[in-house]
Amino acid sequence: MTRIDDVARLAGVSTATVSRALRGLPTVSDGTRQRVLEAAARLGYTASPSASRLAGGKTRSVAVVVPRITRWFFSTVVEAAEEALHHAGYDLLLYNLGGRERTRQRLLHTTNLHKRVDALMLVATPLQAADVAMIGKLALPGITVSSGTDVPGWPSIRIDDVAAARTATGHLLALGHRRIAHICGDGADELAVSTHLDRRRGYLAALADAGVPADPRLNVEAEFTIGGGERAMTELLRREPPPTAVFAASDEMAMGAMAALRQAGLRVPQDVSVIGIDDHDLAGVVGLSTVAQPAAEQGRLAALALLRPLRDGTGHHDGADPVILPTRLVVRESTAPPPGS
Amino acid sequence: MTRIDDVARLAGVSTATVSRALRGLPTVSDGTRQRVLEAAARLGYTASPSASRLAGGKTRSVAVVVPRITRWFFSTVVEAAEEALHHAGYDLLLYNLGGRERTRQRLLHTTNLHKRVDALMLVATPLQAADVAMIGKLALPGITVSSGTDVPGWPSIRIDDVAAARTATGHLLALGHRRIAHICGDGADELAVSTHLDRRRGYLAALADAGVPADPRLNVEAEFTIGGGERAMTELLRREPPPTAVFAASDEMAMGAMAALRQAGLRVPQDVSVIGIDDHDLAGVVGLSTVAQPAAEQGRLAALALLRPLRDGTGHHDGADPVILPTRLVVRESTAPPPGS
DNA sequence: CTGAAAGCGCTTACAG
DNA sequence: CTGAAAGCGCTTACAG
Repeated sequence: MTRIDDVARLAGVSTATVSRALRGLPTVSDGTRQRVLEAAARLGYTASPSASRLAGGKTRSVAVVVPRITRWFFSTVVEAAEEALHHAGYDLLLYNLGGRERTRQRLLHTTNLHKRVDALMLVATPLQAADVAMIGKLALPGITVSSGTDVPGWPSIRIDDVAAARTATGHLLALGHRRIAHICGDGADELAVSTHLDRRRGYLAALADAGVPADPRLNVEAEFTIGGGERAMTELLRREPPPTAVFAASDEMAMGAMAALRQAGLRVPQDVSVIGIDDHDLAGVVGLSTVAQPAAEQGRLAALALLRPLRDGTGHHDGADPVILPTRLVVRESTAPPPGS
Repeated sequence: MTRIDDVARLAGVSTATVSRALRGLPTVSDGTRQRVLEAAARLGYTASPSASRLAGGKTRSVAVVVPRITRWFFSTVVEAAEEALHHAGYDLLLYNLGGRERTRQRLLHTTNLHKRVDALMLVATPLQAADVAMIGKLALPGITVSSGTDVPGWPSIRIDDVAAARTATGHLLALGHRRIAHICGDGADELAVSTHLDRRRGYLAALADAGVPADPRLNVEAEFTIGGGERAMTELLRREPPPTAVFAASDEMAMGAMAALRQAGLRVPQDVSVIGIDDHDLAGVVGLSTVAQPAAEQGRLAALALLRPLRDGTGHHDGADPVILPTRLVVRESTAPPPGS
């Protein structure tokens, strides 16, 4: 295990100079830097992260917290963030809450986190007041991605969930639907954050704009999963009269709804139209109409925003307004005018 | 930032004793341990990871390397591994190769990795001879998940890809199909490892067993993605006569094939049967028959196998045989007898 | 531009 | 069972 002393000896300089040269600090002459770089290369030397971290006080690591890495939105955000983080020389510690309430508490309440990472990226992570207070005490820079809990002083990246839901519902209205159901994210689902509230708000606003009265019996809560969408749709088919169209709060829920419809012997879109939000990789495969959101872009921008204060040394953000990325209606084959129109 | 000295002072013992008590070493009297734990709790103290790592020589971190976290299999493996790793108190550093050849080289060739983590989990990571040699020099314990490159001395967890492919193909043969195409993983695709070769081998073996001659024109290579399956199916529809059934090497490819068939105006399974491997979350939604493999179980077992030598201090494995997990045929609605039978 | 020395906050032999 | 002291391998003022 070659250490900094070995490089110093070979280059004929002090360890301090090796340290400076290797990190690209400006206060090293060109000739010296050359010799140090050559010596380091010859010995295959890289500084020990543990030692650098202890001495330097920076971990060059970022914690990324997601509800479930297996869902389309979260894995896409993480993939984009990972690339930006590693490109900048930062390690990415992954925390997958996995629906386990205990994990979240352990994560945020551990006094450990602030000795372990330089910054925190919370993706759709539900926070209670106590959590937010705890995060404040960590005194770490951070960013939140996706609607939901805000942390005072942290920037956030997201879409406009109300507008996206409005677009989806508006599309169904424009096709002539009047009995439009909504499969809403479950507030009891700790992974849902407040996204589901915003999307329901958009749904209700679109109905109101069109002068269509909202039927509360067409509003069903479900988990943000395929199974959740499936169960919700089964439930909705018991309503009298049943809806002619369904707006699901995510593509995964929408696909679950499509599965339930097929099992019930109903055709999409001839009998029932379905639309979601996301533009999941598989939306094209099942012909699902949706409102696309840029997941990778949210992950990339979040990582870059997080890195900025770390690199310029201020260590904190300038408290900018939330960045709102655009969404876009994608019409495929799951939406059509209502039967008999 | 409370340090170990603060705890020592409050508890009235030396820092060495605090260190021992907090880590649960046996050589501490019950009374002393009590006082130390209380002092630490009162001060909200946790040891600084950087300092522990430097002094102790262990990082309590594991690197998990996947080709693409956005794919079903990999995100499922990572989710299960994350839970096991964090449960044991280990950090998980995520490396997503993302199809970038440079990343893989940087990852493995960096002399950094062995100062950064205690162990390595390679999930379907393609390795060339030079990579394997480099890993040998890292002298880290590790494990490989999913078929593909083996590392000498490392255990591996996987399914029997040949058998799984045989099962899938056998199902189509039993239904009466004789013109069975295979959408094969692309060898040029660096993410494919050798999984695709094993699956093709199983396909060919099943045909041979049934006395059905293999038509090389029904064997198309594609990326392990939805788009890859889509393009391959489009290609296959140009064959004369076209296949009556398709075995795709993954569910994502199979779903891509289903999309291409729908776009070509063909019905599944009435015109063409489709089967995959995986049992992707969405396989049920699209009614895809498949050979299920236990992805989460592979991730969980891999993490546990990795932790074992780290905890008992030997730091290396006993070179056990590969663990082969069972697969299972799941028949849904995408497979049926050939047209006109 | 460069070096000597202190210090980062722990863990680990070594004694007792 | 416990402590004093050295040491892990860097970085950072401080001098020059």
